[in-house]
Amino acid sequence: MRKGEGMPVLGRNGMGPPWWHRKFRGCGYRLTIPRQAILDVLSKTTEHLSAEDIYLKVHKTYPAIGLTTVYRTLELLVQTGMIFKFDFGDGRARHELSEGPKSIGHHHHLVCTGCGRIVDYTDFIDEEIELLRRTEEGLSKKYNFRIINHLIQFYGLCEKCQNKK
Amino acid sequence: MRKGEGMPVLGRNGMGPPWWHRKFRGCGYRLTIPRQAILDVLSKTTEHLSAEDIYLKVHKTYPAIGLTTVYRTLELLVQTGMIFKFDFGDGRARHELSEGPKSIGHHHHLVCTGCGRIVDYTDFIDEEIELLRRTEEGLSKKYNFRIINHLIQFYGLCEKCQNKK
DNA sequence: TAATTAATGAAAATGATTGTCATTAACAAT
DNA sequence: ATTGTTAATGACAATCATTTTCATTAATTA
Repeated sequence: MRKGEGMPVLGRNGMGPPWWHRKFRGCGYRLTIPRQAILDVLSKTTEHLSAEDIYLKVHKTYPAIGLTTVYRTLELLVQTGMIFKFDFGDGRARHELSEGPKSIGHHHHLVCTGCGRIVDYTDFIDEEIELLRRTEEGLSKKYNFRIINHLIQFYGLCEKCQNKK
Repeated sequence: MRKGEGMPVLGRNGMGPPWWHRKFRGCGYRLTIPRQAILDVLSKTTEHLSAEDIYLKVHKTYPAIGLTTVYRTLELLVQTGMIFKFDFGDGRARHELSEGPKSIGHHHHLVCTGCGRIVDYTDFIDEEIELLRRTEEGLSKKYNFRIINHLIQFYGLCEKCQNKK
């Protein structure tokens, strides 16, 4: 496929190239159409997409992009900290753009270990940010980590599952 | 196999039957040797065991117990909240006895998204405990969950991976 | 002790993810 | 703009953790 009219403009947000251009080039990675398409999909949703979800979405616009490439790109994005990969115990990994804990869409999960139901919650975020900032600071110093994101999940039983058996 | 001398006493801790007897019977589940053996293994380690890890350990004493049963038992234990299942992104689920957030061995993880290295940390600042307590209270009320445990993981790049590429 | 039925184990099936390898296309140098 | 270099891709096969199937066994009840 060739660049030009007819092809959707990727990552447009009204002002120049998307922020990930720099990141890619800076690391010496090539900025390919599949990679852009995948980042584009991720940047336009707040869902927790699996590799196949992404494949299907990307496939609508670029039918030539294969599932293998999706997996490889996701791995690359995780490695560079550009996306965040997590798991709810349903056997498939989920992904979201890691804009960091300060971003608008930041949330955590309440997972029912009985039926697998997931509740997103955004309560308590303010206090959380301050606490995490300090924890992060301590940990990154002590263990020499550059911390990029965090995951908080509460596990328990939802109403239905509490009354089972 | 028959109960009696020669067979290791399961779950011994110096005083009567292990705590999980009640839990099992109360739910109408049968207390079988495989289940006891698996709980016994879990109760004697602080490691994050995979299904196969558990299978291998159990297998030393009870070679007849199959991997399938380990999977089935782990599922049951997760369902009833007796164990906690989590994932570090290496493709296999890990398990630990969920004695709850107040127990001695309670810890969280620092995960390097570059190389998969895991660091356990137990440095909790007081505020963390307080924040979690309040969050738990709020969420369990708001969403009608009985919260049993929580998971906090920080993701980032370890020293080595920061300097890659 | 026998009857009932949940629990088990072996083997096959599933399904997400990863490896292989010939082909394509980004980017740098011209 | 064209070409050369080599990373990136896509189709397909392979892997491997987990589930399903089904005939057998054993924990509890009558």
